[in-house]
Amino acid sequence: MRPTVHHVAEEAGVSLATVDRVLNRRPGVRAKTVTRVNEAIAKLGYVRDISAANLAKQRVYNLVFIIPEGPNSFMLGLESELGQAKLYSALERINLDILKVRAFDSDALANVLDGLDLTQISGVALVATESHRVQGALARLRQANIPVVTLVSDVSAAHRDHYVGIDNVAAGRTAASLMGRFVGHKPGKIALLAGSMLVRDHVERRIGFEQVISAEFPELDCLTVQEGRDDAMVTRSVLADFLGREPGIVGLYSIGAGNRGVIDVLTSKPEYGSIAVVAHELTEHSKRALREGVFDAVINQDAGHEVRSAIRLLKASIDETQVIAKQEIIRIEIYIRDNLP
Amino acid sequence: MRPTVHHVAEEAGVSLATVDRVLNRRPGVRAKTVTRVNEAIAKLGYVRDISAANLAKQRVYNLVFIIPEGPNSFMLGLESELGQAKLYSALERINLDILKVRAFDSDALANVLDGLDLTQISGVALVATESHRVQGALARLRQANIPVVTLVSDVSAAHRDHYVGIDNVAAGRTAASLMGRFVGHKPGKIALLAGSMLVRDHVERRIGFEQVISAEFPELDCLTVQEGRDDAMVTRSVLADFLGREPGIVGLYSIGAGNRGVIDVLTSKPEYGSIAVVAHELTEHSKRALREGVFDAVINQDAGHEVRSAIRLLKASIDETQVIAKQEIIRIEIYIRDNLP
DNA sequence: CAAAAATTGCTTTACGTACCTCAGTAACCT
DNA sequence: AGGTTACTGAGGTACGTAAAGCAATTTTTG
Repeated sequence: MRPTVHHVAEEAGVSLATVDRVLNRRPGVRAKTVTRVNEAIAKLGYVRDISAANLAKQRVYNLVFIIPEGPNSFMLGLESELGQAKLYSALERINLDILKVRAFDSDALANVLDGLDLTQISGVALVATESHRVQGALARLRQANIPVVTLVSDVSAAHRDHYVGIDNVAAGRTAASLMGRFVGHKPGKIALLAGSMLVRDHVERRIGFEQVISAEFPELDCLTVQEGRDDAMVTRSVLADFLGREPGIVGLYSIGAGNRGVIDVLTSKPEYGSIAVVAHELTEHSKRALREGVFDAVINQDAGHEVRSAIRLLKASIDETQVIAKQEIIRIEIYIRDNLP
Repeated sequence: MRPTVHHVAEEAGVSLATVDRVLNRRPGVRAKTVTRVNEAIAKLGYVRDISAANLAKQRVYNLVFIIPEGPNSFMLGLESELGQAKLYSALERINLDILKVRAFDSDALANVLDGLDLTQISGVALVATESHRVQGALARLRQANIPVVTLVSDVSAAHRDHYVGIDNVAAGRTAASLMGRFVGHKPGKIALLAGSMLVRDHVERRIGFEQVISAEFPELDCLTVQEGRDDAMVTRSVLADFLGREPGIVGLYSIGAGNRGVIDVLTSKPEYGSIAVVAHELTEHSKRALREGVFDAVINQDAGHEVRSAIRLLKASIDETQVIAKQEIIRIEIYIRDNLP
């Protein structure tokens, strides 16, 4: 039998009300008594029964997720995972509100953050674009004791409680190792294609990528980064242009989203078939590209895992409970044709 | 506000007791009334409050995990994850019992299964070795309405409710694709090292591996499978012998456990440094081997994820609730030096 | 030392579900 | 019609915790 508050009260020689005050940090208990109660808790190994507490509290967790709008598949995937999560989390008294802001627009993000009614909100998760205004808005949230989790794209550690996402430098390094091996120590040029060099995660991936290429595959030469704004149309024209201009390209690293455009260009000319391609984010398009041999590897972070992890972390912060650290690590997943889920 | 049993009772025009009888499948309700109640449930979108139900039920879930003993790192990892899970799951009224049987011994497994007191058990997870006796024992469990989940190694689908683990044929294919690319289309021989060809998962991995090698890398030649019994000592002598005997080996696929032995042999002679190595299971040893360039890639299944998934699946079976399907898919993880967790 | 303030105890109600008893009603069969 | 069976209702207690009000006690303060 697990000990209950009653046992704790008895053990500490105080009343149930006092135990309750201690447990819920309510005022009106002498420090000495608090200690006695805590000792009793430790001695009995008392752990609060979450089911019962939730029942009594009638608490609802109002979690706000802020994600960029725009038609790129990864964010659409994130949104659909959020929709899924919304269904299941209703069973656990969790309310998910999903807000969208313009991509790459930190002012819009700051506006949304400033507009939140802090009395109605128990936790916030956001895909961050960093700026002073955003930092200020986050500081205000944390001052109000509202936990903040960054998703996919981080801000500096001082402005959030957790980051849920991958180490993008390591992701870039991973891409480079794969690229180097797929090309197979033949000299040649590598094309880099990002969404925007203003986004921290893309910058970091590039850094990691070039680190490894220059250190371990010096026969490969990284060209200037092209920007496709994470948009299939833009990507298509930028990349078609670039490949036409630059002869001797043996590899392509697609750092951001907009895979559809990349696939279109690569399948447009047979001679592009020999280019080794490493891209990011597993979507229906990139899966197909892997199956058909257009892409050689895709680096992915699991959006569903990220959403669930963010929810667990926010809830744990609110309840002041522990999380299983290992479960919250987001993997840098490598997919090739053969290990697709 | 979420609807409660009271609302359902009112909506259906019956008493609370009747709703309760319907919900908990107790006898003594006319079919017509059952329908009325179910319609009310559907109309209101009533969902049982799990917290409250657990509290009232005072139910404890007694889950039994049966895993092979033996000193290989993967199983030790599984065990440690089970230990972890045991701590956390106590909070959710889940009791984990961990039983060990001799590895590769289906009779011992059947004995353990037959020895279970079915009245005391709510669910079973096991690392299966298949045999008629095991099948019979599993059938008995399922007849007693006890959900069965296989872990890491499967039996035929008729004898369990779920399989928690990876598709081992696909894992073998993945290993082969990586191997072929790492070797880089130079002709040569590939050494295969398994634990035992009596274990289904090892057989399947080999099949997948040879499929891809023969179809896409015909310049590579797979040699006879060597068996190391998933034991570092045995592996060491078997492999050292084999590599000494066979010249021209360019790649090694280590299908099972016993990585320590593999690493010892590979680092024993400098000329082995050029062999491309793909192994299974991420452990401290294999991580170090990746960092130091002894291994080129490791295929992994996340033991922690598997344990948590098995628990969730068993609990969902017992409670007759839904699971989030995507969350329960065990990935075929690829690790290289750069994406180690 | 008395008054004020702080601390503690006692008791009750509530959360939503499970499960029990007992009484009552309806339907069915002979 | 009478009896039997099958269903249904009413009401209660329980689970462990939260949260409140108010009384009683102790401690602090002037």
